[in-house]
Amino acid sequence: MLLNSIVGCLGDAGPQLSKQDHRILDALIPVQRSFGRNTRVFDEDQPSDYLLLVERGLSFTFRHQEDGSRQIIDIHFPGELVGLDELSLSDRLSGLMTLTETSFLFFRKAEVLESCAQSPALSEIMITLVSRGQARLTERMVGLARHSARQRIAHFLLEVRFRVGRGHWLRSAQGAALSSAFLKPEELLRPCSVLRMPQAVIADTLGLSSVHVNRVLREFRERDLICSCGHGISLSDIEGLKDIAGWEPGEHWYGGQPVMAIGARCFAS
Amino acid sequence: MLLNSIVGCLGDAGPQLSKQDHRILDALIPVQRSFGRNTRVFDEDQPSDYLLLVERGLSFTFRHQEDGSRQIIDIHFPGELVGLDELSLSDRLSGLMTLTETSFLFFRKAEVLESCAQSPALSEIMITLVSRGQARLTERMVGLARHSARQRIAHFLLEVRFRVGRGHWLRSAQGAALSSAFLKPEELLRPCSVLRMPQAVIADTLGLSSVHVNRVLREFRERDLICSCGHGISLSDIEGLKDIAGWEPGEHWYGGQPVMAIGARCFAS
DNA sequence: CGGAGGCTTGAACGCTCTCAAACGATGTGG
DNA sequence: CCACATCGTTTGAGAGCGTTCAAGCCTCCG
Repeated sequence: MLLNSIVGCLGDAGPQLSKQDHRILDALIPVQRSFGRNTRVFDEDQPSDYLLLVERGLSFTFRHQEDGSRQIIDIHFPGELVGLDELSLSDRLSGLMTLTETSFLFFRKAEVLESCAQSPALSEIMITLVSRGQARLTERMVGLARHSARQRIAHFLLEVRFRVGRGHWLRSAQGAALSSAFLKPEELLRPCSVLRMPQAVIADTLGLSSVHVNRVLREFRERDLICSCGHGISLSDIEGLKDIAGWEPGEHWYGGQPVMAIGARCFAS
Repeated sequence: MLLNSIVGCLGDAGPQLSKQDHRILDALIPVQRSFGRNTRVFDEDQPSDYLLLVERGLSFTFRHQEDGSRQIIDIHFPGELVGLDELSLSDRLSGLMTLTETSFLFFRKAEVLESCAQSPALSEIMITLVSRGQARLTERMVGLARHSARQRIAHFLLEVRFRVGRGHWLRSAQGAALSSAFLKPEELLRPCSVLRMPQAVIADTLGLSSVHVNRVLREFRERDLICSCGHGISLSDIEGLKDIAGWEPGEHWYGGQPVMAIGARCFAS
């Protein structure tokens, strides 16, 4: 299971895994747990013992500020790993909350590290994953520091569409993982998918107020960049959004694989 | 040399290294190179083949935006590693530039990864370092998204003081690494050290304009939180600055070691 | 059908930016 | 040793973007 996720994240870019590596990974037995929507999975400052793999559903990690506001650090899509940044810390840095009904596979951090210690290839993969997470965070940081609300929102819409798309390799195994709440099944693979997500979540992710997010979305709608279907958002002018976001597709690669997009650039998750 | 840095970064928190591990590390022969002040070491999008250890001097990684502005991603102090976030990428994500005269030890990424593959303990250390870097970036991101200019600047001043302090373990071996330009030698260990750094650098690090940085610094000066000695800044009311920054000292630990501070929290680098 | 939560919109405030100009320190060449 | 050039700092004025507060509306769900 962990293996599937790694394969999904790295594509053909990672090192070759031997049969022995596969055996080591198979020995990692996760616990599966599901949570209803808008449910707290972890609070901040709890002990951090597990690495989570998202099986289906959407969730996000967040941090509360002293003034009561909330900063969402990242949104997690099926097939992605949660908790890599806390791999070496004994306490959680961030809370984890679900948006939709979500099921995770819980891997013991200690066991994962133990497995890595047994195999250079697995170590390399783990280093790659963590290091790539850092690259993604860097993009996000630059975006927050230097982009206007319009740019951030345009980019966010494109990014979500991209990451949802990356999750599709999971679909055959997992069913329509996202469709339940965020994507209509028939739209899942169409270029202009429909996205449903509270505007407050977008605001907390981008460091904006939900009022302003709303205003910018209205402007996008008036300029026919997006259109709304009920409370959902559908992207109608992808190129126009890319112009606004300053999107530079596929400028960075690793081992020939096109990659994850955050900030102005793209990276694998 | 790499070993020294790791020891400095992790304190007693890391795994025990065997003699074999030490031999592996000793086999890593770095190339030493020095650069004058305000010199480009790397540009963005160049091939990324090396991991750098700062021997002495100050430098920073940055990214240029389409509009010509510059975002500084991190400032590097003696004893810190540069390039961990690019460990798994073939091209550099950010440029590297010196502030003062700086000397680095260049380690080949491929060789470092190779060494890790030979030793579980080294792998664990590398994962720890990268993972901790991510934690620090997260803090920085939250700060940029949710803190006012005043908070960011107060925090920046405290953070620099803290990180300079952490560099002191290098001093006996390396001499007064920082004193040449940023700290007067006699102030190096005093609680209120003097910092010299162009305001434009502070601005580009915090996502502000240098004009506004100047204004806030003036306000701090008028409130006797800091005082200036020529172009240098000296912190005169640490507690006052902590109040403004929302500094929560030592809330997070790893293996019993007090750690690095960015954002409202503290982490080892 | 009623309530609750999220979305929408308006108005006013304030933080930070941009532009612009003067000042000061530092270093260089005559 | 002085004159000058250069770069960073300082300060003011004005504009813009995003926020807060507040109210009304729409949708979905029980």
